[in-house]
Amino acid sequence: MSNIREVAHAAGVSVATVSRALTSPEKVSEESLKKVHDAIQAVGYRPNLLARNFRAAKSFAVVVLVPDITNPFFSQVIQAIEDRAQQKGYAVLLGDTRETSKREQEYVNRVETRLADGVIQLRPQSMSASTQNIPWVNACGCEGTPGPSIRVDNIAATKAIVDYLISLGHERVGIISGLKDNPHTIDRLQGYKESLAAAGLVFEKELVAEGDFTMWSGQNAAKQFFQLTQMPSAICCMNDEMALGAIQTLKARGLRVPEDISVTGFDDINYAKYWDPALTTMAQPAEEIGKLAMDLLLRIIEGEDLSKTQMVLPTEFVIRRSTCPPPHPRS
Amino acid sequence: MSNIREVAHAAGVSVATVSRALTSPEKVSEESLKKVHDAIQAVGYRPNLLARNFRAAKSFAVVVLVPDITNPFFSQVIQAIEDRAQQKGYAVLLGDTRETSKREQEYVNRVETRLADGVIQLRPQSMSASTQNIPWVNACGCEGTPGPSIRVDNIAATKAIVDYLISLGHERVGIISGLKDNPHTIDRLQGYKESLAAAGLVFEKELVAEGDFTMWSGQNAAKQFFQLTQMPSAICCMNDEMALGAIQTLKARGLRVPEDISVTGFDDINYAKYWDPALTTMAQPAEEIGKLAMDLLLRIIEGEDLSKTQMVLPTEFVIRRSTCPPPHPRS
DNA sequence: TTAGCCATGTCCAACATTCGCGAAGTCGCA
DNA sequence: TGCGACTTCGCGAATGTTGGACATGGCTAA
Repeated sequence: MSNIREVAHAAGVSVATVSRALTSPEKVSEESLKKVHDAIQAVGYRPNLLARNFRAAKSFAVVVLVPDITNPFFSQVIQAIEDRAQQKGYAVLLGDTRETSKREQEYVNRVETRLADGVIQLRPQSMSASTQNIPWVNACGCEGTPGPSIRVDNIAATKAIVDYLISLGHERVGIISGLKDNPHTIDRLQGYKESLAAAGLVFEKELVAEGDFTMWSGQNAAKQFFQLTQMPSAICCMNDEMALGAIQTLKARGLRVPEDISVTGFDDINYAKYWDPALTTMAQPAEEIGKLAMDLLLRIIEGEDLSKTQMVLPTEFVIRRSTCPPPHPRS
Repeated sequence: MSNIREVAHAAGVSVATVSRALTSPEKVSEESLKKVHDAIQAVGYRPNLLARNFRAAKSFAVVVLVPDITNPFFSQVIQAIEDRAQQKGYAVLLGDTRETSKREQEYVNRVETRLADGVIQLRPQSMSASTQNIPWVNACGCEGTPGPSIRVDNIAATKAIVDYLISLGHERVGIISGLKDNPHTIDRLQGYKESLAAAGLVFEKELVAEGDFTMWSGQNAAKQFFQLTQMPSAICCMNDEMALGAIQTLKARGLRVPEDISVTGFDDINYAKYWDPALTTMAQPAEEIGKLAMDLLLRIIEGEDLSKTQMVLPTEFVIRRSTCPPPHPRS
């Protein structure tokens, strides 16, 4: 509980000199510097950064909004964000929104009340009007997201996946989507449709099964396909977790993956390559996204006008063992 | 950028009255209350919580130290902590230590410099001496951890797992451990040894393969067993991720799990029940641990002396498909 | 000698809020 | 009317730090 005054007293110098010794040591003689440091040791002084931040009118903290921290893709991005923040002297306030706008709003309040300097939002939805004047970066978002964002090209990436399946000979490609109104769902579905169209295949509504990006929903969605008169020979899933869930169901019902049915994911989470079979998926550069989002946010906090910055990072298609040509190609 | 003075001016009352209207409205007449609220609306006032915290000499934030946020067990615990913190008006500062004490120290600094009110540490290692006077709770720790802690009985839980394997008829039970000096490794290894001793089996050093709690290390460790003259008929892994990695390797080398070799995990992460085969494992009550840890920390921050609190929560053994009797029981 | 520079000290303002104290006003009751 | 009890509110202090304005005294270079 010692403060700067006690240090000054113990060192036999003025408060100003102690402050200078800490914030701009080049202005202080070595002699005084030593006295101050000794005194700091002696009284066990730790500067009260709460007071410093208050005076600077900055909290040196940023909020990271994430829909679900237990999703390994998000936790990877967050790890990168935290790493960068730590380097720059910023703290990361974790905001697990559980997809509710109420919780999201509570974290936005933290910025408005000066407890945080900005927000990184790891979800596609664009925020309500209240975001107007606060430093804000959207990561892992979608095309058309207003404001600064770091993302991948979901449409092109999904199209590439489906193109690949079609190139293997699949003509009946199912898709497991996220919730209908989720922007990721919309973008990726468009990529799917574009791929079908380019190959001259017709889009069939019954080949779309809705999930919510969890393994559990992937299982459920996969079950729906069994009720069709004709199963798809390949299933493109909008994320890895649903793909893993789907594979589990398909295998449990006696199908072999990929010999009987191919499955693809999206994200390339750590578990994908250890799965049986190892998952063919579209890798997102999670670390890069996190790092760049943090850097971008810091520049915005510094006052740069980057409100129109849109960074689209490349994805990498990782072909593993969960895909192969269909069992009975028509040709 | 409006402050309380502008509100006071706009409302025609004193600054103190505005402050009271916000923090203890029952002390203010309805008339003044209305004037204040109208003024707040009019000038778009948001209280500066940084100033409030400064004056209260509290930051209303806690640091959560985690060795690796991408581990789904930890992220589950963190989710529970965050949930509780949010309810109580506290923020969670994420501290991913990557197992380095340097990073850990930087986060401890945050408490000493008043940027956080306390620490929840999600790793077994006990901290250096500097933790003396700061509110501190250890969650997911081990027996013998000094200070307040919430944990499970690792020794008994591991013993129960190995007891079960032995009861199935296994006489040669391998174990994949964490790093040798990790307290979890030490405790769980003790449980393993106790179980062997109780069954009259001898402990063989070659049946211990060292990993580091990652899937990758689980793969590696499993490979070591192939170099033995006689493979174990069951492998007890000290966490789920290593078990999943081990299963991957065993299957890749042509063994069937569990028919040829049984495998068990620890934690019961979400992926365990979707794996092929679904993993037999010891479930830890992740949510409960997080919730209780947060509650305990808050009480300590409030000033209660709970330095000797040790809560040991029950685990639940979940038997799934990765275990069965050995291929050629001796009897 | 003097101008200029450097390290330091002194003093005060500023940051936004809360709290203790006392003043002013209101009400009820004798 | 007088008095005490109570409510409501304003004033000023305090929180720990930084930074600017300015003075001081010692030093060097011109």
